Amino acid sequence: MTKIESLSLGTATRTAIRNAAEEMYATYGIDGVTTRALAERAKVNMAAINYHFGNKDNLMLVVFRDVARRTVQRRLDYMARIDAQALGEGRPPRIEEVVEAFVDAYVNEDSPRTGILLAHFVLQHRVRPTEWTRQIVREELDDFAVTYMAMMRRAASHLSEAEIHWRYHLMVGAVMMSLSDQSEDGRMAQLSEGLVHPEDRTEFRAQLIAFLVDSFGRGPATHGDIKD
Amino acid sequence: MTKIESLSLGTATRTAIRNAAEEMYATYGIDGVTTRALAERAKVNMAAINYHFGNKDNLMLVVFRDVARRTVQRRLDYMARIDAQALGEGRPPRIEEVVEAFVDAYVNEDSPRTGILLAHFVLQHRVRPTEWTRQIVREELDDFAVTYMAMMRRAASHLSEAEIHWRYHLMVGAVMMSLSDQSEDGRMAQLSEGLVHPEDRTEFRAQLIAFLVDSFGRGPATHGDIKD
DNA sequence: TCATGTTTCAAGCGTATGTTTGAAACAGGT
DNA sequence: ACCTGTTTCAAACATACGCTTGAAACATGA
Repeated sequence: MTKIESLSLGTATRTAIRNAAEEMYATYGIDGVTTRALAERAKVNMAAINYHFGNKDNLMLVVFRDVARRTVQRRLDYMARIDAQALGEGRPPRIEEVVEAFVDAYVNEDSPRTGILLAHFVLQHRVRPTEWTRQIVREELDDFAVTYMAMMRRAASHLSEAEIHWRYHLMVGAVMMSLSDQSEDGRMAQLSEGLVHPEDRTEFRAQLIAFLVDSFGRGPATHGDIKD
Repeated sequence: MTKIESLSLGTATRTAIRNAAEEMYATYGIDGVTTRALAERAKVNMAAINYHFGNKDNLMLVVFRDVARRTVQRRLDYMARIDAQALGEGRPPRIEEVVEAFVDAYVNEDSPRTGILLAHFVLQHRVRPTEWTRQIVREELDDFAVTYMAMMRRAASHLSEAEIHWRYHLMVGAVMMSLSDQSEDGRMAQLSEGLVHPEDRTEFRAQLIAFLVDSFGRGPATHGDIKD
């Protein structure tokens, strides 16, 4: 392959490895993917993985850093749109809008794998933080969290800054855990005995947003808020 | 050791292993504990672990089944008290009470390790479900979930059964994730730059309950609240 | 004293897994 | 034709880990 390709998109083998890695991480979990199985799935020799990515941890780093970047970028775009509109109407952003900005990156149709992948990453970081997970959190996620909380603060002005912190982190927890139980044979689907369909993305989105909007409270009764 | 001891509490070695296992699971995560390290911490020979528990998975099963049982029992007791009181006053249970019944087992002072342990278990089951995690969920947790949702339904009568399912599962997610970030050097503590103190159990309890109560909504304006 | 169950001890077994190696083939650009 | 970077291939290496083994010591109750 030419130098240009190898610097921009990488060679065909390299992308084959990355794609297979994304698929397998989403399916089997991060720890559930061995070098050998990955090589087989990507129809690539094991040595190629180390040739391109050095080692396993670095492959995870590259894959999940990309997932994190895509997600954050998408959220920031959404937030910019909200901000522009709110500014135009001379009002603060609405809680519902801010919540949607957080959730949209997971539940939209174009990138169905992004949500489950980021959920796996966050859960992995919680269960077993390592250097590469810390690096992604530090370099890709922390800044966004601060920015996001600032906007939520404007939307939920009845909450103190400390409360915003608590609720943001609780929100992240709820969202990440729910993303890891989206399948038809997941826990919620089984317990509800068919009443609930986590795999229905429209319902998922609606229920998730309803929960989160409520969770930030409506503030004092003077608000005359819109809910539901 | 006598037969009685080995059947009831187990021998000293057996309990030493269990205690060390609980400590280490809470500290290093479930996957982060090797047989060798555990034997060293318990000041016990490796062979003793297999002698008493058969294999590693079975040790995890025994330890976490006990954690699950303790937690569920505590919640059921709490719920019984609520129910008696509400019945005496001729009213349905309050959302706040029902939420407290769920949370209390984690944030009280007597068993500071229970919360983090159950959180580790649930996260482990999500990241990497195995036979022993499934067994605990099936035999110790599923029944409780149904019972609990039934009570929550009575408290939050403005929500449909499907909505109760969604919000219960989202609640579990939020609680479990928050429990895994309780330390002073956790993510929330760092991001807030000292504003928030996750290790303060009183604050933790208050913020968690406030979030959860709000998350189940206030329903129609029957609670002396605004319209909607 | 004997029998039974418990525990230590150190060594080793089997296996899964991440990684490396070196030779060879391949492709594209100069 | 030559160079360089890419990829395959099969084998092996190193290591960590769960688990086993067999003998010996220990404890306790019958």
